[in-house]
Amino acid sequence: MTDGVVERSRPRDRILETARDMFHKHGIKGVGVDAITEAAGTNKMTLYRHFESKDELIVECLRANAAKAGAMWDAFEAEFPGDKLAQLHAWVGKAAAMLNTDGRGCDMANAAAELTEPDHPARLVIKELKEAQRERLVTLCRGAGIGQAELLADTLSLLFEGARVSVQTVGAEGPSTQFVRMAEGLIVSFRGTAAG
Amino acid sequence: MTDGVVERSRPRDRILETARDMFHKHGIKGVGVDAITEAAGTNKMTLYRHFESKDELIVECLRANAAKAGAMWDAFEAEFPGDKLAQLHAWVGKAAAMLNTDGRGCDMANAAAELTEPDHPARLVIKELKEAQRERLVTLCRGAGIGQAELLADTLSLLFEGARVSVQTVGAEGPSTQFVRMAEGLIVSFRGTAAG
DNA sequence: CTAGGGTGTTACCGGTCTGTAACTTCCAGA
DNA sequence: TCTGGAAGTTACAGACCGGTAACACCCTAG
Repeated sequence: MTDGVVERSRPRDRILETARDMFHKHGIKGVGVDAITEAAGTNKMTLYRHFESKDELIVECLRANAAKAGAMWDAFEAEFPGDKLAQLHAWVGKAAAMLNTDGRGCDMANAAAELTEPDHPARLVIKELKEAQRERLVTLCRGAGIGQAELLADTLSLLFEGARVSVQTVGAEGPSTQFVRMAEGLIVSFRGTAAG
Repeated sequence: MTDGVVERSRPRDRILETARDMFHKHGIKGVGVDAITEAAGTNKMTLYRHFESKDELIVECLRANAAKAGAMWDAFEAEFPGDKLAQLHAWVGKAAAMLNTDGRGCDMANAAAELTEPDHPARLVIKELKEAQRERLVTLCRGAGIGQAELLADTLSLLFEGARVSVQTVGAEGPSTQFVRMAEGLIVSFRGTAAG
């Protein structure tokens, strides 16, 4: 019941969506393929007809997460076309909202914590997405006329990442409650010393 | 070989130390009790004579981590007695050094990512340690004469936490390289607006 | 020397894991 | 209506998981 997502669609999509949800909630090693297929209203054979292994399913889930994250950034551009500063503030707001959805942190970071083999195929996807997100944040900061755009982007990035794990360890009432204040303060501070 | 730690000491200590090391390297769910006891140069029965379950072993490992972290804070006080500002800078340095030891993040955060059951006994230990660390950081900031001590402590805390997961996802050459600059900049900035 | 507790050894239990084989059912398109 | 491919079903392989029982051993304290 809690892990539903059994609407009528192609089995592959249901498996992917269900796996994403269950990996997010229970961790990757905490979910078996049997549980996924059952929750997706299908069976193990069908899963292995569409994904050659659990590892490939994991990678595909992470890619789907990356796509969703990319769509979020596009939404910022669509809402505030050309106004990078407004997009930056929108990102802060969206990030803060994410902190209060559930107690689970970033799927990418969690996956990195679980999949310790240094050559696991998922690690590449994780690194790519994280670097892409940094790039987009840098672009926003630069476009907002901030001098040390890279430094601000990295600082905000670490702050958000830290806030997500803080929610996971001490809960949503911990230091993460101050995230917006910290982020906005940093933006003001960096704009004050702008070189553009 | 890589997971040695089989020196001659009481079996319980060897098990605890070996488990700590292996949990750190391979994750909690990535290591079985058989592998631990073998690496510790003992056997499963001996493990279950000293720990009533794997979960209790996990908790005990986290407690040992907490104790080690506590010792680190005490070392700051011992090295710079009474000088909270110097201790704060020492913490920044120590934190930065930790980022370059290995690619694995904080054991507590990783454990929180893996142990998703909300009432898992380990979650309590994790929360306690994280709150204790925040408390100590706040004390340092307050003792250093910083007005908004809580806010600075929380900011530094999130920054460090974020840096550790960043190392785990994109590697040590990512945004975490700027950690010291960010932290020191924040300290300067907060001291500038000190309220006495 | 002896007694006893900590330790090591072997075998096992029931369960779960990823992954596969062989077969049946269903359904859409020609 | 026929056909081919996608999906479902059942059973299984082989490995590993956490945890336990029964018993042999060794070393030290008395």
